[in-house]
Amino acid sequence: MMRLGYPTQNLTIPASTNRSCRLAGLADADKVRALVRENLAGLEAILRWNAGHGVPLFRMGQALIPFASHPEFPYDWEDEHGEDLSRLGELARTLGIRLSMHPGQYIQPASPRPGVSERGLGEFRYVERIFDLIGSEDSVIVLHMGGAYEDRPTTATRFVETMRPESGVLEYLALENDERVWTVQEIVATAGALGIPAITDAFHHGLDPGGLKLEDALDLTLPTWGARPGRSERRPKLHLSSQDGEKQPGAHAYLVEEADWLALVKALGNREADVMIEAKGKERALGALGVDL
DNA sequence: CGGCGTCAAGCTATC
DNA sequence: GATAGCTTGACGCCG
Repeated sequence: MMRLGYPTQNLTIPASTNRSCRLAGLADADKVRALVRENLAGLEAILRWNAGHGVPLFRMGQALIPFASHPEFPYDWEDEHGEDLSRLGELARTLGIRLSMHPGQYIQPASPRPGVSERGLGEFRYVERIFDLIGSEDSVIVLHMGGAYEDRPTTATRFVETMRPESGVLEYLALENDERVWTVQEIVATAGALGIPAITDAFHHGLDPGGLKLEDALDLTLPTWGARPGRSERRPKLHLSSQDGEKQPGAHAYLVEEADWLALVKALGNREADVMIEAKGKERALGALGVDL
């Protein structure tokens, strides 16, 4: 059985968890506080909307607390917003909604440049603190492995060595294949070395399958969500989206093509999965897939 | 006041 | 050897 969700904002309400500002805007701490409160209010509105419409997954915007890991962030955000985050986590659990976050393409923990790698770790610790405050064991930090630096084995090893000491982050972290650098097979190997799960992005996989059919890719990634010492089994996560025909390969369409949806349904069979629908149309794409909103 | 270019960060692909 | 594009909203500047 599949459960579906969508990222960052709801176009129907409307509400967003991803309102941001420019770096220069951090100087006005009151404005930043107000911005974060808007994002948290957006999260609450979306949690309630989701519960009312049978949508059990949501990905929060990475700018939930904009520039949280930047040295110029103007106040102690955990002190200021921690209680709200804990309350929203409790609400999400009460409503049965699973939350995730997805650090962007500038986060490069395997970079050979120490500053780049260290800034990436700072961003992970921000997300880890968010999820610790939210307090749900099934929260997920979704991450691409980043650049390959013209030496794939060395880079994969460096990725593992950089992340292995980050035990708090690894509690939530899952690796996802991308559309041109790291295939499903490669992220499963690296995730395995770290003892963390792997996510098949069906759309990316179609662009860089590395010789695997979608069903083979699911056979590799779904079992990585099994139980491990001290932790219960988690529902596997997947990503699904379609190509925007007007744009570059890899650009997400407004809705999901029926053929892409049916291909995933077929490859998944009767297995369980939580599927994040990455469409520009956000929750509207779920409606188009037949979810009764 | 509406529209458009720029803004923290890093990589890959393409010319 | 340079640069667009990945994602998205905010804001400054221009008319």
